[in-house]
Amino acid sequence: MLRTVWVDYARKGEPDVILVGRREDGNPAALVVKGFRPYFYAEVEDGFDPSEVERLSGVVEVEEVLLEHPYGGDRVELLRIVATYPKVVPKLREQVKKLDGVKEVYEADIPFVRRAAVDLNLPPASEVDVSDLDTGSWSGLPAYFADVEDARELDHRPYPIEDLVVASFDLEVLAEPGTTIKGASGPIIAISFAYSTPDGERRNYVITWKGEDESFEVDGVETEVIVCRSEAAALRRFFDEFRRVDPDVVFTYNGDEFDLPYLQHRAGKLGIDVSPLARPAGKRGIILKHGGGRYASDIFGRAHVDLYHTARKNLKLERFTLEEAVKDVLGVEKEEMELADINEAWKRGNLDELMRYSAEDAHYTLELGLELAQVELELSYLTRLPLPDATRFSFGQLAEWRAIYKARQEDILVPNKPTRDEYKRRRRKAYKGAIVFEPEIGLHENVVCVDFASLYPNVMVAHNISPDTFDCDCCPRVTVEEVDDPTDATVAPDVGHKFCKRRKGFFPRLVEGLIERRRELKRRLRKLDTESHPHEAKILDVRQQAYKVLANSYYGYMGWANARWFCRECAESVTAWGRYYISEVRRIAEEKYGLKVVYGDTDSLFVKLPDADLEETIERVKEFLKEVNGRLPVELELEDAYKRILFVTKKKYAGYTEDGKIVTKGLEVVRRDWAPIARETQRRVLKRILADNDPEAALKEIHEVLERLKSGDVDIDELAVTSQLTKKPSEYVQKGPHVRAALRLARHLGVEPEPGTIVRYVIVRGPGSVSDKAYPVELVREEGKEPDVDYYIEHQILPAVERIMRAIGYSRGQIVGETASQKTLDQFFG
DNA sequence: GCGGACTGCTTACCT
DNA sequence: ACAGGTAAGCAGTCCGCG
Repeated sequence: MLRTVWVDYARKGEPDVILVGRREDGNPAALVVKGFRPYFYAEVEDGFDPSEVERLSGVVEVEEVLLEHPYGGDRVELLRIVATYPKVVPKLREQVKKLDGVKEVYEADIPFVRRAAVDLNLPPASEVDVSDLDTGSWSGLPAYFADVEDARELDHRPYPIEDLVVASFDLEVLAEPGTTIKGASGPIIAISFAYSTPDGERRNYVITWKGEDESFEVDGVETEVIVCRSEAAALRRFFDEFRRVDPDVVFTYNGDEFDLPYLQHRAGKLGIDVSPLARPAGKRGIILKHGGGRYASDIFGRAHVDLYHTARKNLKLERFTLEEAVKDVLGVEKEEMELADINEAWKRGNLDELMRYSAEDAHYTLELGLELAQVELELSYLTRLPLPDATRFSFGQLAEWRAIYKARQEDILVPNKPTRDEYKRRRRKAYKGAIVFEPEIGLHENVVCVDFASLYPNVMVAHNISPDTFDCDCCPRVTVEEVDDPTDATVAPDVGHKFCKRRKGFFPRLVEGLIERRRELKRRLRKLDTESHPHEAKILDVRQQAYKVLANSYYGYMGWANARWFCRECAESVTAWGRYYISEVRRIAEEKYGLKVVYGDTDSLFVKLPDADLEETIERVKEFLKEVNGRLPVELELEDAYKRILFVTKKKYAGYTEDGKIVTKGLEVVRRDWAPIARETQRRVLKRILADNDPEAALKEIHEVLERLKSGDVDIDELAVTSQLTKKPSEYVQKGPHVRAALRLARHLGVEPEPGTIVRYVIVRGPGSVSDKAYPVELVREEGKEPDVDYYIEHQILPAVERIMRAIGYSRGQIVGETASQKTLDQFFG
């Protein structure tokens, strides 16, 4: 068995495909696939002479092939053009395109390594059975050799992350004025490094060049501080330790944009070779790539997994710092150290704190990786994308790569990406989405929520919605009016698009495959004794989630203007059937079961039975579910039962469930662009109303906060509003408070605010508009500003609580009234 | 000249 | 940077008003 983590190809000689990983016996090894060459397709006019292509330099072979058209219809005849080396493809593609009689070129933009993984059916991160292969060595690594046919026959499966040697590292840098990543003028003062092996070895190191050797524990793990004589010596020592540990997976937090490029540039400045990082040594240690404003950094022979991407995609956080991610995933409140404090600690020789902080960075990055990486491995396996790529890709791209892999398996031509103009054209036309029912505003008791399980994927499968089944030629034209039951039709209600009834489409096959595999994993999970096998259970659970995420991506994918398989009519039909089903079950609930629908959004309904308790309501709902689930191809499930629930507007509600938890959706409580003090007050008010059923206590909460605010007894953090820049400040038509605050901070730091920057700002006392008064938290004290208490009362606390109190029938006067009189009295006697 | 009504821009949420 | 639907704040303008 070889557990692979990395894939590349030989740049010298033949383009052998190389997979690097670790054998079961614990030793690193490579799998070398010989004889695979890059290729692409050309669509040509009748009578085109293939020898015109054959004589171009870099062409190995041209053959005629028949492939399924991605948008349906007859198979298409294409020329499959095989090239000598990956690097000749871009030029060759342009030459072929220009030939007379060539209509279009396909699949020429698929990078060779990804093409190989898809074509050879070799998941780049998987456990491969290499037992039947010839052995030898490659660049000093033990190696297994396969030709293209052998490779396609190899057995492979996903593996648990713990079966690899995993490590993490983090740099602390002295941020001297003018330090940039490229300039790398600030020295690296500490490198923390953590690792764990399949044998259970687990250690942390901090390598630095000031202070004394010491050791301590971080979170129960032995941590050694190694002091070297110089920065250069520290770097070399780090490389030594790294090579000794020889990790398969290297976790970082922001390593793509910071740690790896900085290490590369700084090592360059010091004249130190980073190639010892690579496996085998001597290859490129750090590979920096940048495209479209984004950076990616790889380490040859290992999988660099930057957990920042994983956090961004899988967690819902206010700020995506390591500390926030660690708190969310591991429940640990890790201390944060600011840049200035790091500088000061280093300069003053206050190293103890600094070393601990540094050690914790690597330690918790590793712990985070062990928690989060399994899902990335599964997605890499499902898409055949190299693991580091899979972590960086959006769900839309992952869905696309699963489709590319499946298309190759089924001899379907992969459509090209849209041109810029095509992209713009696609975006111009919007389409209708889901229905949101008008809520019955106010407090309700004994409400049950039911929802469709994976509505959109199931609609796609049930109605055969796919780019290749849309408007087929083989089925008769039917109009919406002729359809009496859309449940059993392939003509979408409302929009009237028609889908093939005879042949199952590519996307339904794709989605159904994912749904079925997921069902199988869930079945295995249910059978497993979770108590005695908690670890296996977790892996199965993570895997089933990966299938769900991918299956759920295809609806959005078809409506994505950048998608290769873009199909607006498909996306539009999915939502049309969705609207049909939710409206249909609403009608049945009301007409046949006397259930009153108090709210509903897309695939859910909140229902209540007048004058019934929760138990009776649940019983009635179950009868109702039984009927609809016998009649419809999509399954409606009981989601939750609420003792009390308050609807404020569409998309904003809070409920108190049967089992005592408070669920809050859309309200200020859950929005980061509201001040924590307003959110917290609203949370308390909701608890009083929902859990305690005591609106008067809610009023008291409000008055207490207002008093506290007026007395000035508030922390600046309680007032900080969090907001993200979505573009460069200059591109804003309207510069709102967050933009002005970001500009103020940027000017102070002497930098340019980048899109994606998250600012935290406070509204301070002074003249002008709200924006004029928005200051970043960092500068409030420095510039001697006072928070604008009136603003926080009128525009934060009161709107947040008023929405709740009004929904249960209180007027503004009743909410503030008492405080006002209280205040007058205070003034009289104060 | 002022303030409320209205519009457009913007963000972050829901499913 | 997978979709559309939605609320809501703020900036800026319009409009009525002796």
